[in-house]
Amino acid sequence: MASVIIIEDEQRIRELAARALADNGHSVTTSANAMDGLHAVVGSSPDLVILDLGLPDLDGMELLKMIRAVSDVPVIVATARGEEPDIVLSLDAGADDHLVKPFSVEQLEARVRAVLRRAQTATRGTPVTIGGLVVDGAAREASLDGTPLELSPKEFDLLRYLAEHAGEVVSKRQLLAEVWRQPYGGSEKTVDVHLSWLRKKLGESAADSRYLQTVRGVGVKMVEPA
Amino acid sequence: MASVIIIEDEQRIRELAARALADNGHSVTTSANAMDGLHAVVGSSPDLVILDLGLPDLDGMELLKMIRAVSDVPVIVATARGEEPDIVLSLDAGADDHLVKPFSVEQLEARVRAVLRRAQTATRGTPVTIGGLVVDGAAREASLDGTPLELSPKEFDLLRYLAEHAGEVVSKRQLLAEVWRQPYGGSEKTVDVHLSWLRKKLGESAADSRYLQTVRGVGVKMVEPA
DNA sequence: TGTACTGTTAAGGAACCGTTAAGGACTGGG
DNA sequence: CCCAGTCCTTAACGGTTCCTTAACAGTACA
Repeated sequence: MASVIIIEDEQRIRELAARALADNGHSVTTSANAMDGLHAVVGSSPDLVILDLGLPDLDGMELLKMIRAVSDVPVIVATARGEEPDIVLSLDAGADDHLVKPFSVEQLEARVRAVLRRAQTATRGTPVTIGGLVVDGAAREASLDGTPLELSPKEFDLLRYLAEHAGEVVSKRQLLAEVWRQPYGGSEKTVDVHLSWLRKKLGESAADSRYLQTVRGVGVKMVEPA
Repeated sequence: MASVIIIEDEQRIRELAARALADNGHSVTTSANAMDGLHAVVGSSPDLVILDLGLPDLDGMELLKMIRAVSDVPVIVATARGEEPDIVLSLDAGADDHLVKPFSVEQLEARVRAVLRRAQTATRGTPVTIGGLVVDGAAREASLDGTPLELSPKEFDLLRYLAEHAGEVVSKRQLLAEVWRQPYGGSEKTVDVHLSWLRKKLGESAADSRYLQTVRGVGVKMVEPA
């Protein structure tokens, strides 16, 4: 459900954590040192970072500050027992939560869930309403004029992104980056197809549109119907 | 689509990058040393700068700081492999993204697209208002005395550019460069045609103009009607 | 009055978009 | 392990809009 980057030098812990989170449906990337980790964070803008403060090549706290300088991504820091003072410092430096090693897989999963939930509710607080359209990100439900919509995962993500940016023209490349999480590759045609399906389920066509206006040469815009 | 300045001392890389970006429709200028580069940035206010940190005449980081002192232009820094610490420093110093040499043309193009997209969404500020004319770049909507205008893509781009430069005379070549993104080629007649269409939709003619004054021999000027 | 510049209209072709269909990946159940 | 179902992507086609080019008319200015 989320993309996670694990920055951890101990191979055993790294793989254990990666396995556990992958089993939970997350998309996991791992880095064994600070520099690779920073690269990964900057390059792929993940939903969550798990950062070991005891890295060999660079003080983890420094890395945390660097990450904070370029991104608001939630960060969970991990420290070895006995380094509790570092936890406080790291929270000051912008960490969102912490783990003390050795930690159980359950501990890890719980923290991840909690942080992701917080991040989620922070950005998508209440359901978005546009005219007769209600998009509830938390419940992952959408309805039109009171009747629920049956949407595929991508359709829902697409609808939600558009609803959250209502009134604003959104380019197909932007949608590929934000909804498909493919900032570089990917075919814009894919977006067209999903938009077409979405329109059908919203009971409208491109010619006679209530919510989804195409802006030729630029992209698409969600509007409140007249 | 954008004007790019490449500051890079290695001729091979410079030309390769310039070629690639030009093929992508960008307007590219290159500089082989820091001083020329700074000149170019200050002089032509580009949409993007690609800066090699390993320049012969001046530390690239210093140049980056100078650029930042005078401009908010997005900067992508390039470093040789092994200089990763510089990347972090450069991000702190205000770089927007980074490339590690040797980098592929695809990498370059992808980073450029991503940075330009980010820059674009950041600058979409508030709507511009001139008399009864409102031009909203984010929504890509324009209205005259409260009634919305139905504009083609080019017409909108043209109107927005003129509105953002209200009060100053704009040459047709400048419009070809900035709106059509064709600094060299292109026929100025095309601009005439679009201006004519724009005037018609603004409810005015060349003889009796409210917003668009032609300045014979020079270009056109958007003015606030009396 | 002539020349250079500008305004306007029309036409052809290119680019873009909507839609449908087919193929393959993935999922969950049996 | 296989099967059925869902979903995503890619490809293709048809329709529409839009941009450019070209041609001609009009207008300022020497």
